[in-house]
Amino acid sequence: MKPDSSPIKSPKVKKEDKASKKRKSLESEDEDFKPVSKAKKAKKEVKKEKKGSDKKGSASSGTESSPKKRVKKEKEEEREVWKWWEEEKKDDGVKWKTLEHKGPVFAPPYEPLPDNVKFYYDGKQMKLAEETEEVATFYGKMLDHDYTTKDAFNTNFFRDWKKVMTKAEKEVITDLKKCNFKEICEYFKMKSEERKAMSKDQKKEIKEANEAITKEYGFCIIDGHKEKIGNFRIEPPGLFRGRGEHPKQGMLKRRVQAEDIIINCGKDSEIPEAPKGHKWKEVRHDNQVTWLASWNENIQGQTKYIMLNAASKLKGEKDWAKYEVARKLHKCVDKIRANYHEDFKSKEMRIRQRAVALYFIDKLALRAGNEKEEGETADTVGCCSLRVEHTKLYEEKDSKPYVVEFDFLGKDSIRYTNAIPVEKRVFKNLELFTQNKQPSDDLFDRLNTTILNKHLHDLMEGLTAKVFRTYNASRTLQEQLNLLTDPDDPVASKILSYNRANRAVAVLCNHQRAVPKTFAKSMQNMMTKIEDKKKTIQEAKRNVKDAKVDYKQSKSEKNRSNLDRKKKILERLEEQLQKLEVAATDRDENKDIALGTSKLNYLDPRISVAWCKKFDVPIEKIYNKTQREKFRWAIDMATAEFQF
DNA sequence: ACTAAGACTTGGAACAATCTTA
DNA sequence: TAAGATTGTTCCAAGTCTTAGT
Repeated sequence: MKPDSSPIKSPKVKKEDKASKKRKSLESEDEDFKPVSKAKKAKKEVKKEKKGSDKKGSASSGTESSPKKRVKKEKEEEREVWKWWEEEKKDDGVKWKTLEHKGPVFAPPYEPLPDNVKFYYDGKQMKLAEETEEVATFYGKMLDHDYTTKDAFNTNFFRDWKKVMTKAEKEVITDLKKCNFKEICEYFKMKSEERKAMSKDQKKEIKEANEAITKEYGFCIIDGHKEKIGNFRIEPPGLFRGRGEHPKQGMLKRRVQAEDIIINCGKDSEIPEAPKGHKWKEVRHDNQVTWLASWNENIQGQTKYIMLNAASKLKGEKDWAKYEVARKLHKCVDKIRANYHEDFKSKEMRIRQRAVALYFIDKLALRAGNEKEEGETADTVGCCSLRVEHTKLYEEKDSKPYVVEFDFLGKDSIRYTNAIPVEKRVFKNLELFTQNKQPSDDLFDRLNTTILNKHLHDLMEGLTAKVFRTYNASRTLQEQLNLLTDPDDPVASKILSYNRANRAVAVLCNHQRAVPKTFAKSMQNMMTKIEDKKKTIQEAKRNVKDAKVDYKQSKSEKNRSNLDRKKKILERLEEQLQKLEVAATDRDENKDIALGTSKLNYLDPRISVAWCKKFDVPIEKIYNKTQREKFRWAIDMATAEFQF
């Protein structure tokens, strides 16, 4: 489970890889594209700019390009960056003072199929009414997808499709199996090929049009600062794709109109204009919330929101606060652990259940596990909603005592399997909890997330079940980094160590992914490369040997330098081989593990930033551009000494 | 106390852009 | 230079937790 505690030493890497260089140059162009904001903002932020903003770390980016350009770039940044983290923050529920935006972008209207693309029912061609056809295209587009093989999906789709059919259509189309969507499917595939095959100019045109939309609708002005919106496009209509065995999969997600949308903006701001001939459902001015627009989605009846980008103040501040709560937990976690250990022995069943559940949440980073409405969603569980059937108890397994085996579907129907030895008291309690119960009964029948969180709140202000996940994730990263990083390693090896630490967290949080389709092949490629390298090494070794012989025979300067040269070549090759092997290992270890979620949501960025600063690893190696924007607060404030 | 609604975070897959390779 | 691989971005579903309503 845990990564090797001995970091793999890999050779020194002198050259910076091409990829990152190219990326860098692109980024600087991007900076220039950024919108220029008002002048009054500029002076306010300039004064906040610190003197020695960046001492090291940028050393490797060398190049020092042309001084002129650098100056210009820095100026832009000064003007743009809102260092909100240096401002005082209030906790009064007011999220903003002023908020102005242009409203959401709607999905493009339906474009009817050309006449040569036909739909057939029972072998006979059939022209569908526009709305019927639109819904048919939703299905046709998904013909190659696994979804269309599922009964629930097909049943739900057909039911909803019939609802939009004309009376006449309804009478004819009575069996989904007799529907032929082939040409529709082909048509959209062809369209997508066409798009890919477009000329450079055409692509550029489209790109520019998109950028223009983003420029207009992708930003808002909040408290005098221009900030990116996260999702300013309304979700287009389509077929609902639930995860796992979702009972509602295939249902028609209807088109959202202005009449469905509530706009939220400042009282004195300009109200966004609804599309021609339309009116907003409502315009309100609620500064206790962070969303700009919302609507109700028709599948689950949930509210959907348009909110700010992760790099915004509103999101960043919340993120920062989240990690501060987790750090606070660090200070009292010993006490809390002692506390639930005590509770294992409680006379009250509900207390014991609470204690054991908390033990799992703490030890295994399980999610809280709210109840869900049956039949509305896929059958998934978290800690508090575990059922008897999700665990197996073994007095002894693999020569370990008191093993609990978990097997259940968690969030997004991702399977969680784990067999862990637990303390005897926990084990005995679990036996007690399962006594006289059916497999489908709740394991913790006296517990739910509300009860658990209420208790946690008493233990520490702001403490909830999910804080343990954040806490243990960040803690694991910090510990693994401390353990794995060798200051004498070259950057590449340090990064491998970082990835391994990150991986340990992803494993803890059960962040899985489907093995990439190209995995086997790309692994194969790496292996052949390694084999090739080994062969060249053999050759190089022979060369060294020969040179040695020559040198022994005649200790001339020429032979000596030749030997040295051959040795150098061999050394280089061996370094390259190691690097390849390390990369292969890294990839293999990572094939079914997703690092993104933990990096973005669970790991205090200050840990990573501090690590980079301490070990002279450029931050770009760890965070890409978007991530750097999101974590700007951490990059700016964390010093090498920061410890979680 | 209980439920439902609301607000916000977390999650993997799909899609798009870019890079590498044959 | 097109195809294939890799990386970055968008999408939107599915959680958590709080608040409002009864």
